[in-house]
Amino acid sequence: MLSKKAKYALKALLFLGKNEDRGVLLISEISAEEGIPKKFLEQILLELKKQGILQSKRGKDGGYLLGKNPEDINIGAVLRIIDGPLAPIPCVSKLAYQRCDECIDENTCEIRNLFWQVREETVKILDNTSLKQLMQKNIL
Amino acid sequence: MLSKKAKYALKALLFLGKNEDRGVLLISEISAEEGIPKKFLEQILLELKKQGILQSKRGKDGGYLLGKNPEDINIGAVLRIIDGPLAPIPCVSKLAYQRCDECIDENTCEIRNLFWQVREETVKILDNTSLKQLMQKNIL
DNA sequence: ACTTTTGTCTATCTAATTGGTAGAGATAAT
DNA sequence: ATTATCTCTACCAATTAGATAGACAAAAGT
Repeated sequence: MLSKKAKYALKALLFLGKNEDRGVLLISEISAEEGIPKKFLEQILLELKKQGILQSKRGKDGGYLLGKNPEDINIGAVLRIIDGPLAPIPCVSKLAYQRCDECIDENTCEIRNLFWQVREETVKILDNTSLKQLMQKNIL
Repeated sequence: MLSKKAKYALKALLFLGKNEDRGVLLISEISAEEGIPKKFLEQILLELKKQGILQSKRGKDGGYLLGKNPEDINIGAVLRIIDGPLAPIPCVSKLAYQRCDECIDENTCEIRNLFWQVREETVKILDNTSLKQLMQKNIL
């Protein structure tokens, strides 16, 4: 399940992407325009900044802007920053793999083999979508 | 994310499926064999029974067994019973659709259009897998 | 009838997570 | 200095996850 936090993150990124020409944008503007609680959004943007997705300018006339080109911002990566692993179960995660402690043999675990497929398809979509592509998904 | 409850449900179903010839099985046997807390498993099995996935026999010599043939038990349906909707966000759910209250136009919502795809792929896998097929996923 | 063995039901509990708020601090422009 | 802004840390309430407890109901064997 996509958390509200992640949804807010994507909304903020989309807003920043669409207004890239305007330079830095205020947290309060993004918050107001996208209907995201301001203090909550602050935390989200800060996290994305720390991970290099965004850049910021402090003090008067400060604000946020994208940290790289929209085509270089990967949606899968963003979701991992905010919500953690994309895999539906840790034993099929590539970047955050964790063995199930009860598992005797992973290779014959039916549940693992099923969710492996799910993970593959999910990751295929999300890791192959850039912010730029996401922005274009509003065109029908 | 797959909950432990759902994982337990699938393990129990797999166990029941593999031992179908033995008639009813005790909750305590399933619990012990699969390492699932017994009282927690009781709740899970009861829920699956109420939804017609399992059958039970009360009293002495009682126990649980599959409610239909393994090929007729759908994994997507089981997961919906235990964990709720498969969709990563309510506005792309077919069976548990819920509009986002802030959404102006769903058709042009980039986030929705992205997760629509994710939902499609997930559902395609899970709704097209029967318990029988799942049981066979241990063969490499 | 009684006893034993089972599933059934409802209530409760704890810890973690989610979604959000508060407020002091740092920094930059004027 | 003052003001506008991001930064950081702490906190909090509600919900959910993951269980546990115990009384109750039914069926079998005696």
